[in-house]
Amino acid sequence: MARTTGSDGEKTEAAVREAAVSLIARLGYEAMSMRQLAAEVGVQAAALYRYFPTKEDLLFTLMREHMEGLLEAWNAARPAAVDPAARLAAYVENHIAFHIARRHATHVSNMELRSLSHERLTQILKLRTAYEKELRAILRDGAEAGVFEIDDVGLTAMALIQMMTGVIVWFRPGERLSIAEVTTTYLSMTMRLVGAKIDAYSAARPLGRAKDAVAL
Amino acid sequence: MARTTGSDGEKTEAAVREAAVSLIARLGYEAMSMRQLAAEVGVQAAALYRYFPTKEDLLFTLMREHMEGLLEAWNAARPAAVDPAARLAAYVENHIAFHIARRHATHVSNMELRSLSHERLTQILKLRTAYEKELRAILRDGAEAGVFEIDDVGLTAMALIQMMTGVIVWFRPGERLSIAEVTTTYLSMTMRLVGAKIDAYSAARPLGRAKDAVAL
DNA sequence: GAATTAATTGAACGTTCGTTTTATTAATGC
DNA sequence: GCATTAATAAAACGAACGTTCAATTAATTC
Repeated sequence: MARTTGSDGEKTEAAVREAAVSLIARLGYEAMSMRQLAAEVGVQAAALYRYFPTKEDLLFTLMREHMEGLLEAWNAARPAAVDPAARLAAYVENHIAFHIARRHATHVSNMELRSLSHERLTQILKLRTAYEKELRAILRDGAEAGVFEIDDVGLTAMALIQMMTGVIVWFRPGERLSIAEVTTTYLSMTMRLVGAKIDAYSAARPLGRAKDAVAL
Repeated sequence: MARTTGSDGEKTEAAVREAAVSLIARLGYEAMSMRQLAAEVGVQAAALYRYFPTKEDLLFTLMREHMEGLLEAWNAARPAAVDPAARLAAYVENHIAFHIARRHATHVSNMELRSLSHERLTQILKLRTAYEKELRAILRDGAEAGVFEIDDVGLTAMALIQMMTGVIVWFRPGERLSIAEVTTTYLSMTMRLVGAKIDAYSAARPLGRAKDAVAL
């Protein structure tokens, strides 16, 4: 046999991407074979090479589009406000929503960096750095405005990102907590962590400890 | 050739473990070949099978000993105090010191879980859960005593562990920040995150205890 | 110093890997 | 409806994989 009835390049490519994200997230990039991926899509391995010249090209494409999607999502969600607390809240909400919605792709982008060539690794890290820079700017503005209490902006940014991204490790939709509950809790933890003095975003609940915590 | 002059089983096994941790952390378990590992140690691939029956046995041994070491370190560092803030401070200090001292092994234990068989995965997760349970107990006690302000104990524990373990991703000894500085900052972030009302433990205080516990 | 044990080599096994090549069939354009 | 292009199958490539086995030599025991 050769070309099959109803075959369509666009559909096949989309199916390859989807199956690849899922398989790499579950098995790891090295452990996933091209034959395994092809079987998941329902084609022969050779057919994959019509869409991606090498296995690494496939990985790189998935990672790059994921990182670009993250930056686009933030650009779309970024508030017009100048208030650092409002900007930080938007950052946290966008980050958690995006990463929960794309758990598998996040896993791939975070865990398989070592399988990229040096040049491509650099490209991905560039995108990641640009995204992290946004958070550092918010933290710096808040610290300078005196609404945040931060020891070290760079270190705090890394701590926050690790904390937020970690959600995908344990969060499973439909279990004990809803996405909204998780986001609310992470928001209040974030605001306390940065020592936000105006705790407007958890004011709905009886918190207001920020002033006490600022004692140092 | 066969047995080489000066060869010693114990030394070889130790060299294999050390090289394996380093190589797996750098390349990933699947990407590291037994021949590559053997070359790093300075023997032929067949010699490895004198010490570890399979590649997976090697991985499992490294992971189990790492997790057991973490629990032992905490048992040694665990303070007699009942004050939740003091216990939390000790937990944070021990966690950071241990993970920075064993960056490579932590990477292996966190990233290569999917390469274990189901049964062995369960064993490792059991150890991990036991370790996390210690943190949850501290947070619960603090919340019940009214010295911490915590929305959700389980979620806060996961957030803290992700945040602290994330140190190994970006921390490099000898760069901008010392281990002591990083630990101090993480301590104060932790205390703020849990809404600690008595913030005495982010003040400058000796960190010697946790470090000693990790001494190899 | 002979016998035994410990440590390792070198070669080989069968399998699987990513990838390429060629042939074949479906869809499309005119 | 014929020529062209798109999409795939089938088979094969050499290389690398984890692992095994027999042979060989160093160290130890008595």
